[in-house]
Amino acid sequence: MYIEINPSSGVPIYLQIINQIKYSIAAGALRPGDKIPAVRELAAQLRINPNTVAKAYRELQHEKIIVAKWGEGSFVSNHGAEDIAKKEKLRIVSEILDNVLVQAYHFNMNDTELKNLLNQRLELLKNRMQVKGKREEEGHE
Amino acid sequence: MYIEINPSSGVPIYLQIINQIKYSIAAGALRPGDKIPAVRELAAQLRINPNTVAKAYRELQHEKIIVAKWGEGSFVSNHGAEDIAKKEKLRIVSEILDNVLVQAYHFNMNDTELKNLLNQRLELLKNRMQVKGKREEEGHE
Amino acid sequence: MYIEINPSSGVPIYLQIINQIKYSIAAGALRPGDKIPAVRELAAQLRINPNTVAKAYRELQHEKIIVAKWGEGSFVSNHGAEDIAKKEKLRIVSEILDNVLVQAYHFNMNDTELKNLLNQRLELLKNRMQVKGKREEEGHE
Amino acid sequence: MYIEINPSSGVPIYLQIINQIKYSIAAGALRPGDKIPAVRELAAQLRINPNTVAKAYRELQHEKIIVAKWGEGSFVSNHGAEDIAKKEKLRIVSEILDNVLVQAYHFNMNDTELKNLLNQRLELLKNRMQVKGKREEEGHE
DNA sequence: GTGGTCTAGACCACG
DNA sequence: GTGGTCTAGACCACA
Repeated sequence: MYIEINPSSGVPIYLQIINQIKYSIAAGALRPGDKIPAVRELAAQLRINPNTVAKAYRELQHEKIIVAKWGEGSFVSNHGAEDIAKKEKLRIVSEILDNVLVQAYHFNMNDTELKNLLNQRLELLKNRMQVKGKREEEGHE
Repeated sequence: MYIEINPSSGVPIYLQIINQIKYSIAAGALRPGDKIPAVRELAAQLRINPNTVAKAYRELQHEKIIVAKWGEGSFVSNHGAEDIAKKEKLRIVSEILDNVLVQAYHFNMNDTELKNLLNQRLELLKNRMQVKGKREEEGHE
Repeated sequence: MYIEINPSSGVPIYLQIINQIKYSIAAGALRPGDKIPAVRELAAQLRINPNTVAKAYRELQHEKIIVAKWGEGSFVSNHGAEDIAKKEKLRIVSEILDNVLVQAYHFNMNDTELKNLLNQRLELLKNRMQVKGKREEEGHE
Repeated sequence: MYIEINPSSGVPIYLQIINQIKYSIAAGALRPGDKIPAVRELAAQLRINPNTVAKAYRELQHEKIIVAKWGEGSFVSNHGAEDIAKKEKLRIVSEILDNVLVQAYHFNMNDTELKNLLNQRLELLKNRMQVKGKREEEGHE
């Protein structure tokens, strides 16, 4: 699992970890059942405080994105966030989407540019999924 | 100008103010040259401390979205954030957009649903602009 | 006398007036004995509050750069700031000069660039003096 | 880091802090990566309110001169204000430079005196850099 | 321990 | 009446 931390970006480190793990899952680099690194291991790798990694994992457990098995480690869950009401999901996504719109407006980006950018990011995410799939077929990883 | 604060949302109050003012500008409810409420006035209306409003206004000035005139008040600027490099703009919007994608993935929303939602939010924003325009044509407001 | 006000520059309007009158004197556009506009006149011309102009004139009188004659108006003084101790003058100019150096450093400007810029601004100031001199010789103004 | 505040100079305290930190960086007393005092620490040292120091630091962050790391402290940035357009830089420096010229004129200082003073202040700034460098070579500090 | 947010309230400078 | 500065002190979030 590849994670990169920018300690001076303003975004809390624990949040960067959460976001990147979520992104890895969405891109297929991490799949349901996969084991994620132990807290101390990831902390050592990123040279950050284990408490920070622990906090990130705790949040991910709350969101039921990972599950911790006593004595074994943490694994990517296979149910995800299914228990949230559809309405609530729409509300959450709409909120972030509105942020995008407002930001884009203040940057003088028009609808077409924005939609193109969305498609581009979608492609990027999917390409990563494909690459991952291929590499596994070929026995890499 | 209508602003609503949710003190228990986790989002800092001053940021909520910033976001809602930006949204109002994007939706056309606030136009270049328009006066925005005085610091103390908005503070009283929202029942929060004037310093908090002042902080929000200061940030908006830094982003060149509003300008403050001594002893007169604060006004919506007419140049906006034009001086940010195009590349930087794309980076910022892409980042938020990726957050949307990831969130949508974890909610099991597919591409079509996501794109529909984007269109829907765009429409909503534009309707508000139209309504505002119409009301002014008809002499309301 | 030509004065231009930028109400949204952050610099107080009364200070802008002071600075521009001082600059006009340094450039020779205003000379000792010259009459400067009445408070109300300048206020009307710049479309600002007469109090603001009055405050600027008051400050200039304090610095003995202009003198007010009852019932006649205000005039450019012919002694200037001679009564300030040489040491104090050096201190004041050094302070502003240090600000320039620091600002230039943070902008990655080297000594040569800075000195060239100084020469350039000096030339500009002197050209204005020459132009002014010529125009008067030729009977303009 | 040595900072001195003059509470009765008319210059806002937070601005004095900003200017002195900028000067320290220009003089090499503070280098990229160096840690600057914690907000509360500097506030205690200067016997002023922590909020005032925090405000100064926030401004310096906006100018990208320092970066704050959560729970760690604030550090001198290593990129600085590189993203401002060259033209804008010239405008800003020219403006302060014009102030110097005008002030010097009103003090009856001629060009040579002014240029000598500029050289003198430049030397002073550079000496401080050298001293700093030497002290480090010799193992002091 | 760090930086960030917020409140309550005073005082100043500007127009 | 406007925005800006400052204080005193509380509480939170992060590492």
